[in-house]
Amino acid sequence: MLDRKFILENADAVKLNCANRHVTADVDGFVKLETERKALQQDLERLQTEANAVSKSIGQAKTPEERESKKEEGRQLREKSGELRAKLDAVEEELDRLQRSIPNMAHPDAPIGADDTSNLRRSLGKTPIPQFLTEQGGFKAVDHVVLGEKLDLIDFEAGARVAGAGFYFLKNEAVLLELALQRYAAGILQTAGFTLTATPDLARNEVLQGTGYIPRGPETQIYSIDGTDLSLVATAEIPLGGMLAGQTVDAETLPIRLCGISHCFRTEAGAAGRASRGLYRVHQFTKVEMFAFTLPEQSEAMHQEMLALECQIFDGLGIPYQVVDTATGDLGGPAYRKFDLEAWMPGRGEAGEYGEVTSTSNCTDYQARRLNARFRMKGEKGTKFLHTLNGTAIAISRALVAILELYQQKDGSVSVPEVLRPFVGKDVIRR
RNA sequence: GGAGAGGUGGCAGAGUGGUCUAUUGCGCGGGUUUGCUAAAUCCGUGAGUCUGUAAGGGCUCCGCAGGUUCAAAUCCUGUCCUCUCCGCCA
Repeated sequence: MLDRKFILENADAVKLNCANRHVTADVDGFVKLETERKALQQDLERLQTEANAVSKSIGQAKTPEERESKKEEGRQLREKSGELRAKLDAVEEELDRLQRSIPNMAHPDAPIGADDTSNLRRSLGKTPIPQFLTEQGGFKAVDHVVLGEKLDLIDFEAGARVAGAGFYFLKNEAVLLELALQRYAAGILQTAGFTLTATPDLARNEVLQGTGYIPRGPETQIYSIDGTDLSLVATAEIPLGGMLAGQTVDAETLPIRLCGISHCFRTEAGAAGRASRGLYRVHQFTKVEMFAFTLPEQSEAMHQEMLALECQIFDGLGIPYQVVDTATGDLGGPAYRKFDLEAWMPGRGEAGEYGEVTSTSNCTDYQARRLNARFRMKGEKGTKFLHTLNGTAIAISRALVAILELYQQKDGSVSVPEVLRPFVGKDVIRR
């Protein structure tokens, strides 16, 4: 959420931001209602002051008669303040709804545009796009679904039998690749000062909402557990953000760098018709995630740090990619700025296409305000909201798509990226 | 899963319906004393929010959410968490 006072004092900027993001939010309605709320609050507090004074005087009353008349006076005051409280609660609820619908402000350098066609793309990867037809012995690249079947690495049919479309079994070296990718990413993050964690795969709905995910809506991406207030996490961002929900930390402990390894579960509601063959869009996958809590002045540098780590990880894997600076209209609500890595996937589309493999967002204090995650400066009064950031280190399923398709060879085998060989235990996957 | 005990400020720990404001200690900040250190001593010291130029003042907060009452840290209900014991289990 944005700060209420900030919205009130910067209504025009907030409205412009909503327009840039192509989000419809009733900023004027919010301003009007917030002004109303303040007046109501002050009326209520005046009544409470009075009622508190009466209550106190009853304890000191000398005669029973005096007590009784004071009690009656107190009763009436409390009744009136109760009515006001009910009115205030209703206003508060509506206000909260409006406040949540207003997205975070966007970074001034984020490209302005309605959708992903305005995204800024930069080719930064160290690995060139392979030319299978002309350079690698001359053959037509196939996609990971074909490779996965031929090499007995992925069983979609069995997955569908067990859990439905969108689920799969990884088999043989694909399992080793999954483990290897986790180990490889965890090693890089540990070196970079991240604390490694394996998170709960379930979280309370309260925590989901705090991080900006909405369980149980018609459009929800979230699986909920019937009869409980728990949901399956869509990303380790959820439990990692929840770690400091409602907490106040000392500024000296910042920034806090966390790496979370979790399974991720997504209903992918409404995505069924889209071209998303094989492992590209699935209901469950494993992900190594970066998360950080920082001081406000640290968050931009941390965002660059996360992007650089993503580049390091994919350069290390020998995967060609481009970096996308996401346009305002394509940003999620909590994001101030977002960079994606899109990897080259030779089997995607007619002759290969880029496909999203990572995403890193700076949420500034937008998420922390909802989570109520704060920091305290030594020697200073009061507390402020932390900044939060998240970034994908490796989403295993998408990384597998890229690796299988990029490392395929003329004889139908797939070579193993060099950095993964120690963990996989072989150089080539063949049958 | 069953039974019991508990959750109070940065920490420890009192407080079982009103009596001045949640007692006190530690820690922290500042003053005094002192050749230095140490010690002693005094003052101050939770968060959120509203109002005010400010000084100040109001309201809310004792795990969380409700309830009873003129009045709740205190009584009642639910819930979450921690600890102890029992059962079950990889």
